[in-house]
Amino acid sequence: MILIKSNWFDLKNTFDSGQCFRYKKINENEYIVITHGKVLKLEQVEDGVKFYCTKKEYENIWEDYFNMNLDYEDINKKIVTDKIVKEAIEFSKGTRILKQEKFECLISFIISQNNRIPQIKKVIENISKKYGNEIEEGIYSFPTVKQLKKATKEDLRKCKTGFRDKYIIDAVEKISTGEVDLEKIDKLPTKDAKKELMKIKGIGTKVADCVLLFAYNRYEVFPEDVWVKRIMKEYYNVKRKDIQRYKEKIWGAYAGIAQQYLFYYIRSIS
DNA sequence: AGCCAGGACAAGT
DNA sequence: ACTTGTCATGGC
Repeated sequence: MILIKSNWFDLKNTFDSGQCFRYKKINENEYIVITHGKVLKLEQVEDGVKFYCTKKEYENIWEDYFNMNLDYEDINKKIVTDKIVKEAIEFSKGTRILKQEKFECLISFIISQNNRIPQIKKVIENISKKYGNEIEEGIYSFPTVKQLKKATKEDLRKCKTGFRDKYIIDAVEKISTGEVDLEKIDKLPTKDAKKELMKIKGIGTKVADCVLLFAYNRYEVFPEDVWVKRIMKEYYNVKRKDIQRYKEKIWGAYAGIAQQYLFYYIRSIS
């Protein structure tokens, strides 16, 4: 076990802010998160978070996964432009944007379209059970591209993907042939990276932005889902077509982080 | 029973 | 480029 001290690291807010789907609260102040083929146990304490793993594993995997090098005090200062974000930041205290595995994140957000968060979690769980490896008893890793290549439309439907089955098939197909290269995308400018992701059926602007933010950590993107559109319209009086221009002007390089706080906040007060 | 969810897409201006 | 209409599943 190692203790990581931080004044901006809240497990509940980080996980419940809707960026990640494979975590579970197991006790008061205790969570597990399943990713990178591992089950990590975490505990919230006063001055930080306890990681139940070796120091080496923390440095190899989790330090990057939680982006522990990011200075949120500095970022928050830069994006507090008004009373609404200020309240959102206070509500979202300790929320960190994760750096998720690319393939898992991409499939997860394909599933997210026209879907609800609890349902998204269930579908991802079903897919992992069916195609992933059993890491611990009853806990399965998210499948690799190769593993998910075995999936048929019928089986995916049984996992409750609904009409998104064909999108998952197309994603797996394009990624396994190399037509879409998730690693190369990392090196592209954000605009081009987005274009590449959108080659996959079922990935439009919103899903692409989520993947760019949560797996590629392009903090400047600003995913617009129904909730974000709502808060922009009702609290900022900014119309849909003006959102992208507005967010760039106001929040610039960290618009995605502002978006995450706002998303989490508006849902809580609605 | 009808509404809606971290939308995508085509078709129309 | 921007807007509107259509599609679509499952859960409550």
